[in-house]
Amino acid sequence: MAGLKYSRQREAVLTYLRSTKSHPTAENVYLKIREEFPRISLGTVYRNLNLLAEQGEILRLSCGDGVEHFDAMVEPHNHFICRNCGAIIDLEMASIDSIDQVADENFSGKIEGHEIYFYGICNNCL
Amino acid sequence: MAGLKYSRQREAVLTYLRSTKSHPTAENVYLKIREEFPRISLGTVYRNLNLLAEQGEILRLSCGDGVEHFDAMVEPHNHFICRNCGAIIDLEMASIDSIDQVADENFSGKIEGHEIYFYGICNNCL
DNA sequence: TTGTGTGCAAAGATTTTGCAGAAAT
DNA sequence: ATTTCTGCAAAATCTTTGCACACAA
Repeated sequence: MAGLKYSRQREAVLTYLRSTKSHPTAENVYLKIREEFPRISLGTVYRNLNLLAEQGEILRLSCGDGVEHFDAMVEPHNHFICRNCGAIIDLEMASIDSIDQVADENFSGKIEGHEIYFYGICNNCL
Repeated sequence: MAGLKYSRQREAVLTYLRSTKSHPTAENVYLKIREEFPRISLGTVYRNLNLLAEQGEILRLSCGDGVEHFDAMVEPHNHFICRNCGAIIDLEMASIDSIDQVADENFSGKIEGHEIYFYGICNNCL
């Protein structure tokens, strides 16, 4: 029941996710890592993505296209999803953490954070 | 290529969704509707949920538990998701549509709307 | 009558898991 | 030596779809 052990595959997954802003799916990660580790399995990719998410090294995004996306940018930020092409784009915007307080006003539970998805048409599709 | 035809099954799905605040999954809907229509199939439930969502009669929620949830409350509102029990709860809070403008400031695409998920621990689990 | 909807079953897509061997500590 | 990790394949989930018949307009 000790901790994690190093693995090259896990490092490769994290390195790839940190190198891109494209919010890849498990399949995307698999195809990319396979360039360096041709024998890696999709199961290993899933296991490592889940481990990294548990460790807080990456975020899991559920944006409504039926597939999970992953993001190594763990600092608070928001996402835009293009209704036309499905692209997920990081938004650079003023922090609006105060909405947690606003939400708390008429709520009896404990609000710890939030996730915002903006929808519309991206620059490419316009 | 005409329009939709009436179906009792579809009406039952919509009626049920409008009667609850529990944000059911397709499986939940299926089990409920089966009380009245014992021979309804899960495929029919999915088809009707998809039709109703296309018509804008219901919303589809992807909250990160790997299953789609559905909500007949189509007026703009936000959701809270309990990290402990997974409950999805409607939040009654001041509208913050202005965040669309804030997001637009440094973004080149067109922002048409947003979806916010608050996370934390619900009253029941506290 | 003509098209749409349904039940059923099979298929598709995504993610998880059991196992034996490989790698890390 | 011991525990964790991996590849592989099978299984588990969730959702969609083809088809023949039923129902609505």
